This record gives sequence, C-alpha cells and structure tokens, in this order.
Amino acid sequence: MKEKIDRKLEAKSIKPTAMRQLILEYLMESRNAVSLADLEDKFDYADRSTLFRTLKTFEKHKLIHCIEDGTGSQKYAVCLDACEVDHEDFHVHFLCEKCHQTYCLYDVEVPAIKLPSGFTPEAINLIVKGVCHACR
Amino acid sequence: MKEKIDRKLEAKSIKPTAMRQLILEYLMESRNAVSLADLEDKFDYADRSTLFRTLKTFEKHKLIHCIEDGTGSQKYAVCLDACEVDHEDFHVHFLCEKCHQTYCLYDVEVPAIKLPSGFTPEAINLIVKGVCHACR
DNA sequence: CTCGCGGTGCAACCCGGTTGCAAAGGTGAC
DNA sequence: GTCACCTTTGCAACCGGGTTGCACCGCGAG
Repeated sequence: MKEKIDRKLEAKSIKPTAMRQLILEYLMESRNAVSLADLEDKFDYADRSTLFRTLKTFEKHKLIHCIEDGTGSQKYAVCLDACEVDHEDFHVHFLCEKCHQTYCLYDVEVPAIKLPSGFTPEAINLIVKGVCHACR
Repeated sequence: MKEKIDRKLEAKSIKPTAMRQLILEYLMESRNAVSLADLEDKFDYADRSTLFRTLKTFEKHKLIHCIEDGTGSQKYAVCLDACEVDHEDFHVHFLCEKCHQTYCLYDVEVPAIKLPSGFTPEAINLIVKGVCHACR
C-alpha cells in the first residue's frame, strides 16, 4: 500500500512528504469524494491551509479532480489511473441527500446534449441527487 | 408591464411591495440567471438582507427557481408560467466561462440517466459550460 | 557548516449566505 | 383619528468555506 502511494506521487512528480502520503492514502481509501472539512475532521492535528494546499497540489498535478456537486463546498476524488491523458472527468456524480456523500459513477457516461445555436459547449457537469444504497 | 408584475405576485400570493415589484421586474427583464451580487449591484440603495429575503420569498412561493451552476454562488431565474404544477426545473443550464452568465435553456431537456443499482435518483442538475453567443 | 528552498503552521482576510433584532410602514379594529 | 399588530426593511453581526501572507522548520546542495 505504502509503495503504491509513493508510486502514485512519484508518477505525478509530487514530493512524497508525510502529510501528502497520509492525505493520499485517505483519499484512496475513501470510496466517496472528500471535502476539505472531511480532511480537517480526519487530520485534526494538521492545519487547514496545509490540507487545502495539499489538495491544490494534487489537483494541479492531476492526481485528483475537483467536483462541484452544488452543495457549495468542493469535493475531491482521486483520478482513475486511466485518466492520465484527458483529465476531464466525463462521468456522472451522485449526491446522496441523506448522508451528503458524493459518489463518482465512473461507469455512467454523460450523454451528448444538443444545444441551441450560439452556445459552444466545453465541459459538462452532471449531478444526480437522490438516496444512495447505504441510506435506503 | 406593471400590471403583469402585480398579477404575477398576486398569483403566488405575495404582497406587492415596492421592493418586490422592482426586484421582480429586474428578474423578468434579465434574460439570464441573477445572483444576489447582481441584485446588490443593481439596487445599491437596498440592503443585502432585504434582497436575500425577497429572493427566498419568491423561491418559497415558486415564483423563481434557484440554480446551482457550480460557481459556488446561487443564481435565480423566474419560472415559466407553465411550471406552476411541478416546480422541478428539468431543463439544462449553460454557464458561459467568459462572461459568467448563466442561461436557462428551457428547450433542452435533461436526458434520462441509467444509474447503478442502489442509487435512487430524485433530481438531476445538468450544467453545460462553454462560451455563449454573446462572447464568441 | 551554511545557505536556500519547499513544506507547514498560524493568523488573518474575503465573500456569499444567513440570522437576530429593532425601526418603519401599512392595515384593521375601535 | 389613533392605537395595536403584523409584515417588511435596514443594520449589524455571524458563519463556514476558501484563500493568502508571513514566519518557521527541516532537508538537501554546495
């Protein structure tokens, strides 16, 4: 596990500090998207700005992607290994309205949308809200 | 115009105060979704909380609907007259990344999404980002 | 050993959203 | 008319998430 984490960091040319290893481990273990508040909760001894900047570093190096699920707080999830090339996360996200967890549904593709003329699409953000398997 | 505004307010049982008339007029005139900051900008003599509460009142009475376009700030647009019954705004929204305007594409319907088992959908939020006709 | 640089912690700030409370204004009862 | 009452409005403050400036620390290069 440790080696896997270091390998991932190294692959994206991120210096593997202790904090970064811990945060990446947590991100990889959690099956849902993680918010800054989640990290603060988990790593209460670490500073918020450190966690924040770590996330930003990971994001810049395309190790994780940011999800805007409409709750106002941004969440992050590790990118699939396959998504090295085109980073765009063209998958659907699911927000559970009970537990407020955000899931990456990697298998669900975003359908093509036909826009009125004049609108040039560049990205699509599709969030399905409802109840997840754990909450029903 | 004035009568139209009063009629709309009355139809939703909202007492027509001067502020509300002005705000509704502005909402109806603007072809894009409006943020609280937009209102503050336009009505600089009015208090932020008044604008905020007016929006909330309109929203509660289903005169306008709220749009989470992923920018973190919520925007509002008047509902179509037809949307009296089921208030859900099942249309696509377009966010221009240049002028940061949010458009309601009432004609573009949200396609059905097939979810993995266990996920029960209740609402769908679909935002297309790109460049609008005015910015190209 | 010393210098320099990147990472971390601390503190403060910003901004959008939200709320408590008091003043103002309109409306109905008398 | 006037008083009481309720709603709307304005003011101020708060909150939470995101963000930044700056100082400190540790480590590797020279």
